[in-house]
Amino acid sequence: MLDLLAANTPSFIDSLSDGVRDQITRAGTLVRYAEGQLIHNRGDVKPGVSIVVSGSVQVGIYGADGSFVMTTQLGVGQTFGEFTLFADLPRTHDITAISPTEINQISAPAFNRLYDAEPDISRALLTTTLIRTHRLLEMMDAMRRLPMRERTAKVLFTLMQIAGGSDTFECRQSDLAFTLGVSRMSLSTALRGLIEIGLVETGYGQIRLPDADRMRAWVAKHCSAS
Amino acid sequence: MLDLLAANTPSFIDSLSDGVRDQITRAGTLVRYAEGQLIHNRGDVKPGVSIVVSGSVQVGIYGADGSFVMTTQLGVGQTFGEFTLFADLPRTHDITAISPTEINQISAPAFNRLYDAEPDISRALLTTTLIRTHRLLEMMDAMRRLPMRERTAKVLFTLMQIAGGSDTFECRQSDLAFTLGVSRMSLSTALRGLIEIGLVETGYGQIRLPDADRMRAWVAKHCSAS
DNA sequence: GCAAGAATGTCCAATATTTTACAATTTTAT
DNA sequence: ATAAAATTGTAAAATATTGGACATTCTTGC
Repeated sequence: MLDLLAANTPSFIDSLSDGVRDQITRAGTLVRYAEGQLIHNRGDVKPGVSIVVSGSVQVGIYGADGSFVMTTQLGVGQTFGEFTLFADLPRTHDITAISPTEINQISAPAFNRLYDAEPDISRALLTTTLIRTHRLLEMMDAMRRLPMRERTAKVLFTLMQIAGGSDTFECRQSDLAFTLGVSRMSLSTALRGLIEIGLVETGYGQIRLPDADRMRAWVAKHCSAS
Repeated sequence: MLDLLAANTPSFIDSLSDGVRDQITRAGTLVRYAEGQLIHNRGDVKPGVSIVVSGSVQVGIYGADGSFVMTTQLGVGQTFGEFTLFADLPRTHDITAISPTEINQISAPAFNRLYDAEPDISRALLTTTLIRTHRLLEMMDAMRRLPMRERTAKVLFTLMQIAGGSDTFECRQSDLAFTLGVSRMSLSTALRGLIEIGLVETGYGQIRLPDADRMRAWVAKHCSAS
């Protein structure tokens, strides 16, 4: 677990050799999305894998009242939609572009063809999926074990890593509060605590972690298990 | 998400053809564990994949004080240890046998050999891993969105599915409370509510879901998203 | 079969979190 | 540039959850 804190989630694309990466790129269709545009609807059944080529996307669920509950954000090189292929499930989340974003959409047949031909793909996919699972387990652990401020720090840090690098996180505090499973006021209090010790900066609709290294060290120290 | 409620997690072993299953069986060593015996220690680095052949195991973390925090239970055909292989991580959980249990321990080299030869293995592994990820996301969602009683029902039901079929869940209420992220008293209250409507029965060190179908229906009705 | 240990069930005070309400700030639209 | 809308910040009362204490039930070892 400590090792996980050391690095961002390696992206699916990064784990591939140049040749395979090119094949994957050619196998799909590049689609552009404007800021805020819907990419996939929860419930869609058309199977296929999507890869973020530029920009970033927000994964979550729209409530009946239009409110958006964010689960995570994904950055360049990250994939989504795998389980429409392998687990034969409808899409369970709504996905929207956070900024102008390019997505490589690969159809199920095209992906399967490549998958069978290039064993590296399955390894890369398993690696990213398993690491994601692992991060999820850690987030759950944080949600039950840690006090608010520590929980907030850990989840923020983990989300940043999954998203893949950038130190700025575009979201409303009310969304993040929901992601953490607390009220906006509790989050506000927790953030104030983290701002006081200089780990976090907040702005209108965004949260920044100005010093990733210090954040990592703090999380490792205050949020480790047992 | 609704579809997921319909079936247990298909086990890794079940997803394989007879031939591949035999190969896997022969590739490993069958090891027997007595009830309560430790199978893997958190922090172990020796990579390899383990498959439950008979019995069942408990996955969790031992605290410094000896307390055990359960994350999940795994039944026959389920695997663990995958990410020692694919994500190159140390084991992050302690694993103990709940009952007398047989485990097929497959070393990293042996598993890799098979993995490269039989593409079915990677598909089966991705399927179970992705479904597990998915269940985790749902559990997290339940933990933040639902009131105690509903949350308890949903997580109990999900855990049962992951474990793979049996209607009896061997664990102390204090452990389950921790899994749910609440105190034992809150869990006790929630369980009382579920017992009153006949969805749950409790005993000394065990929890039963006597009517899986009714439970499924109740969870689908009261715990669905948006 | 009995006693010791372990787990469950329930009460009440202490604590943490949420709810409600409103002010301050930032963005967006006109 | 200004008004309207959206987001953030803060404080109070209301609510839910926890922690401790103890009786009760069940299991295990002798």
